[in-house]
Amino acid sequence: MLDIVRQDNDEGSSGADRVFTFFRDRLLSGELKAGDRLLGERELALALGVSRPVLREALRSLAMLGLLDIRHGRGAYVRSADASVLGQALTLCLAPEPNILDDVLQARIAIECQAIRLACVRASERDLQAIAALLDTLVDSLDDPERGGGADYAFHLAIVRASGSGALMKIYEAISPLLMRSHVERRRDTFREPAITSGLVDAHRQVFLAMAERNPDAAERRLREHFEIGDGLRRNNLISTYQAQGTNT
Amino acid sequence: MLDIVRQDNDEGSSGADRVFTFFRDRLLSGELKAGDRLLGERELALALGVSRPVLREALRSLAMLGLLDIRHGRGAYVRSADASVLGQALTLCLAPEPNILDDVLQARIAIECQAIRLACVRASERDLQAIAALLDTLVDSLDDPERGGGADYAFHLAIVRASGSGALMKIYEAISPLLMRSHVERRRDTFREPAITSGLVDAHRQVFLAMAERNPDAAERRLREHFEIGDGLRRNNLISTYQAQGTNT
DNA sequence: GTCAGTCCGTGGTCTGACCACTTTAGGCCG
DNA sequence: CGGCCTAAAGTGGTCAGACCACGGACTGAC
Repeated sequence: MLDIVRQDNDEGSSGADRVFTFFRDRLLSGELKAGDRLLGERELALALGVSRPVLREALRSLAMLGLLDIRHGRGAYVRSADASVLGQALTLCLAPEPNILDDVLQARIAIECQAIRLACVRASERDLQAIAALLDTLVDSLDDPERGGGADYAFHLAIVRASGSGALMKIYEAISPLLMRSHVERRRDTFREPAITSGLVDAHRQVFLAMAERNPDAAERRLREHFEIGDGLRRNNLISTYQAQGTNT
Repeated sequence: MLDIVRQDNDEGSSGADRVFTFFRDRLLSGELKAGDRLLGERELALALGVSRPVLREALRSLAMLGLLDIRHGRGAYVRSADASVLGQALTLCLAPEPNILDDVLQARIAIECQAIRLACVRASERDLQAIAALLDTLVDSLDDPERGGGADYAFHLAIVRASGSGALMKIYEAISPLLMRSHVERRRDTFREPAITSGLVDAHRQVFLAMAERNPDAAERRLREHFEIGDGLRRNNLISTYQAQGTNT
């Protein structure tokens, strides 16, 4: 009867597409906010002039994209946009790509180096204090690969957050899961060597100090150095791994 | 009968989720390649032990994510992962964010600055030649905002491509549509002023030369300068726009 | 007042049918 | 014999109605 969706530019596309676009646009325009509850499927189908299966195809698609939270017996709720979707999409896009890990690391360096520049200018005192606190946590958790890896990530994440750029933040969060695994693993291999761990702490401290001094160039340079060292360690690990394999077999 | 999907970890999730995950994993593992044709919906539903509506919910979701190309009367075909999905996801994630445009620009700077560093090391002679050719195109199309904007974008895109990093490339493509509009518009406002256009060409040329010399630091610095100038122009445009509004109204 | 059972509204699934599009194979006509 | 046209088969697209499963709320008994 109402056929609300018909108003949109909908030629050629199937009903589910129309409904999908309908809701997506409402989400983009802010007409639907996180936490809102949708009407029941039967009512919605009636209101939008489609059958329930078609409506469900659209709703399910939105749920797969993380835009909707559909709960059995409760209803469908609008969910705040989540970086996990981005991460999934990225994973799918990068799946056919070779040596993804190194590649994603490059993206991480890109984001962080720009973020720290912005952070030098825009970070509030509170941001800096938070980062300093995470630096302490980093020192405290040197002997635990699990906690140490988490603290390391939290430190870098705080820098990106301090940049005040939502876009950088979202992209960083999206690529993080892809890095996490290797991150913790590498730490597991190196946390027993005092030379490395002390260097690690020092590198982080240097980065923080440059940021506290609001010096973008220095901050980026030190961050890059930190990454280079990490990259060097990774190579060494690879080499020693192969050497171990060579001697064992 | 066959219930192929049941084998997966499927507790708690609904049927459509199971089927969705089933196909997503086959896509990630490469078991399903781009161009492959899926079985008919009726056969698939039977094979996977679900009803057709449920199967369709999953298939439609995959299609919405750009992983499947479903054509009426033909069948469902696996589609190669596309950056457009990423772009859509990014748009959705960033929708609630304030001043998205400036934010996304920061992401662009981040990607490009890292990409050009990599490109300085990894770009092939062919890559450099391609970029040089685009530089020529840039010069040729100075008087046409539309073509000029396109050439500008092509130039920067070629740099990212020359980085050899698929991840950087995908992310760059994902954020590009968000930038395109403002890009062309800005050009429309400035292409009549020789001082600006000549500066524009010169900036691009400087960037290219530093890259050709394989000098990452210089290349990044010049690229950053290029962005800063663009940012300054954007501000001036905003100011003059407000001034014009003030006098006209 | 608290707890249990029941009822209602919700999403989840199924069946079977019909429509619309595409392709193809067969027959008809030149 | 060859080309065109038509009809049939296969495919996705849609629909209607029914039933199940889950969650919360109401109500009754204790």
